[in-house]
Amino acid sequence: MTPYYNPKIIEKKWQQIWEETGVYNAKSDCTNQKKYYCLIEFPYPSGQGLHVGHPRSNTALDIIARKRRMEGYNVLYPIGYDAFGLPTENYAIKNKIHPRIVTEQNIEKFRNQLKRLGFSFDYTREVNTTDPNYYKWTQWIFLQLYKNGLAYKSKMPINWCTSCKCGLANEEVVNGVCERCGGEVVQKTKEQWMLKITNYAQKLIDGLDTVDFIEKVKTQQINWIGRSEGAELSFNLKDKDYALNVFTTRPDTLFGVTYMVISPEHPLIDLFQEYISNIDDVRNYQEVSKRKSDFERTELVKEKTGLSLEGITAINPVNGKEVPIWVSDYVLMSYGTGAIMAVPAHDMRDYEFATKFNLPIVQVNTSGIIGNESTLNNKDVVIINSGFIDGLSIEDAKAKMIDWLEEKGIGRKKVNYKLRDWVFSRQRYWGEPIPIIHCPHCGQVPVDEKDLPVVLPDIENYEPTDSGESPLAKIDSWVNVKCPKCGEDAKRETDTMPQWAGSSWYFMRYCDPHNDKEFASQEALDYWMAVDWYNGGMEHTTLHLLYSRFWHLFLHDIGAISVPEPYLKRTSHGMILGSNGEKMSKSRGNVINPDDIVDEIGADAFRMYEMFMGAFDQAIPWSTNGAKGCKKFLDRVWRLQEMLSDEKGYSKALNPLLHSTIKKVGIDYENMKFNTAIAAMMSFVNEVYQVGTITKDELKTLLLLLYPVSPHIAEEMYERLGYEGGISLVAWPEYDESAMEKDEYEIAIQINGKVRGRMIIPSNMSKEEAEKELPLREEVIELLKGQKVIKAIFVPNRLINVIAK
RNA sequence: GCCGAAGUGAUGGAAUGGCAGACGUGAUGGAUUCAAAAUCCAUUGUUGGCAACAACGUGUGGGUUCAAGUCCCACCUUCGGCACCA
Repeated sequence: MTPYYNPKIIEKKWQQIWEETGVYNAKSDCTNQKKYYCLIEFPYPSGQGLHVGHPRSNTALDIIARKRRMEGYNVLYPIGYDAFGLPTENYAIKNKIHPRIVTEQNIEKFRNQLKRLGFSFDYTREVNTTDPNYYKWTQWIFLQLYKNGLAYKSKMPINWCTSCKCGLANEEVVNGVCERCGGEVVQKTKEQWMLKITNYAQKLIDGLDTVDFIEKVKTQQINWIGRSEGAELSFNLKDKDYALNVFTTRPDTLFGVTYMVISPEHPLIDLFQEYISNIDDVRNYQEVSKRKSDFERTELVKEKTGLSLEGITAINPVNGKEVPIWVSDYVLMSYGTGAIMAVPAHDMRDYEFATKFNLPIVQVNTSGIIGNESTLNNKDVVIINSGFIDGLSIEDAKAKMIDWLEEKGIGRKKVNYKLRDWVFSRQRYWGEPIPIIHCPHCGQVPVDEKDLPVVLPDIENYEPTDSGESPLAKIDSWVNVKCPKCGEDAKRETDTMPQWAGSSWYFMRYCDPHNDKEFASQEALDYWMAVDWYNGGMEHTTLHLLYSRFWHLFLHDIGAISVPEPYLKRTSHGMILGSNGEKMSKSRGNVINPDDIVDEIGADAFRMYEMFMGAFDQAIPWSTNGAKGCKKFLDRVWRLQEMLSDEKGYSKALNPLLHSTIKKVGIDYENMKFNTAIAAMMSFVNEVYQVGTITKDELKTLLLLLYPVSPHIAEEMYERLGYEGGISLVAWPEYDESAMEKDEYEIAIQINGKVRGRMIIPSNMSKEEAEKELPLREEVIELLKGQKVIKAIFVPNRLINVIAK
């Protein structure tokens, strides 16, 4: 027998067997069997092929899926392709190939790469978001959102390249210029479809209490939604009939307002332009800020900019004082009301702004000018310089002020969310057409559900138009239709949906992927939903994960699905970095191609290395030597076949370690501590080499433990041991706690907390006994060197700490 | 600026408050071989010592504890994310 195995042969063999027998296909007619639904984020089939990051997530849940099958579950572990999107469209434009062809080629490549890695996906349930049979239902869900008032059109700024004359995604804007031509990018407003995710802000927060997501995902979603309680109130302009609304979380500081700030886009400027004496400067400032994205405004944190509106002031409703109004781009139109009341004494940003522009600062509580945040909870802090709320605590002052505002009709209590509505339009070709028809008589008319899908027409040229319309706008034969309501001439909506649309519900389609009557049958949804375990990247926490929860909650509300939350458990994997510790990227030249690694060491060793390289949730640099180490280990496992003894069952020498290995591997898999699970198997194999022999039953158990990580070699060796039927449905091994126990064990002797020696003690010793007797032992007395024992602390299985003087 | 994560040997990393460095990589020595590769066995935190052993050691400085990589306070550095969120 060769000292190593040939993965090329056995991996191909087992992949074929799995495909032919269909052992990994979820059973659809099996409602009396308990189910388990494992989900990974379906890949975007890019031209570069699979990245080493994909197998990290895929292998992790493959381990869970395989273990669950052994535990008797009917497992659904599906795969699909999220194939609409910008890179494919841009590639198509550049190379003059239809994006559909590019997508087909890329999917083909991805599927082959995934199959080579031996994932136990159910390939019969593959979905592809660009398939009209799939996006028919994406459009259908959009229509339901529309009919329930959650889709609407609104003027929104888009990135506009002044040289290409087209709209750009944020990603295509680099340092304020167009990525492709280097032309200047400005903000231009355009009518866009929006989805009212803000209606679900509270539900999206509340739902998190009912699911098992890792803590940092919950925290990030909650921070993103950004609920804050406060008050909305209005300041009247002096001598004008206009109320300037602001939101504040600190109504208790109203007496400390010394100026106000509005965003450069605020409508007040246009409304009162003839009263503003420095209007030219203001217009100028508006122009400059138009060139900045929100992100740039946030980057320019060091220097605050702005100017005052000369000729217009507001009146503070609590004390009738006149306050100046300033314009600055640190206030965003898209959050709150686009205007703030500034309290420089108690807000850091306002303080910086006031200091720079020499604005007055009035302290209104005893925490000091720019006091520590923690003083907010301090009961000693009281309100000062504030008339009728003087002497109150901050909490009490807030409540009293809100009551006062409501009584006077100036303001009211208000919960505000940072979350913004979802911009749902793209002026692009490669996306789902939005199923709306614009009729000159009837206005917006939804496409009749029986006419879905609205199929993307084949066209020659996917370039965006000069006017900023989608390329679809140029196809008259497609655009011009009859109005479904009145039958008159009308036009189709030419915007398409963003890539996020198809990925917001794909996990439901997997339940019943070939259904042409419904997006999935009620029966299939009732059986399979919710997803039991969803793993994906942290980068999707605030967009995809939130969007898909929103769609699911909505579908639940209209009765289309019975469970409210789509995912019961969410975990997240760490990024794989290049071997130099930097992010893998073409430009850095540190990209590892999975195909090369599989060619060299095989899929089993590659999968094992991806799980072994470090903690699953942390970023880890790649090391090809480390990967080879895993192949070396599998070769060591392979050679165990030469060490088989005739003994039945488990041998006395290996029994305790084998039981504790079964326990550790099982627990570690469940907690995604794959690295230590693999280390435990390595330790066991090292021990076998020390002992020199292994029984057939011991080797079989080891193979069952190894199978989820490295299934091909496990199946092959299992077969060679003489077993039939494959491992897939063999029960997960059990362990016996009592088998791990020993009669006596070794503990450390500590003198005053420092390890000074070791001794062997019987395992049945109680804590009291040990603490009384052990310090009298010869070994201990010798170490004490004449010191007097004061007390002793015994930790079973670990140590005795003798305190002495 | 804000939010999040992390700092442990040459290196990737282990460690329910309980013997720091499991397991892997690399390195060194030995066995095997004509030789190499592969394999097997052993050693491998630093310093001192022939040795038993001792001192030091988890980013820095304090603290709590019989006992701290782990808990608390203050700070430094690196990485990731961001919408100055009133």
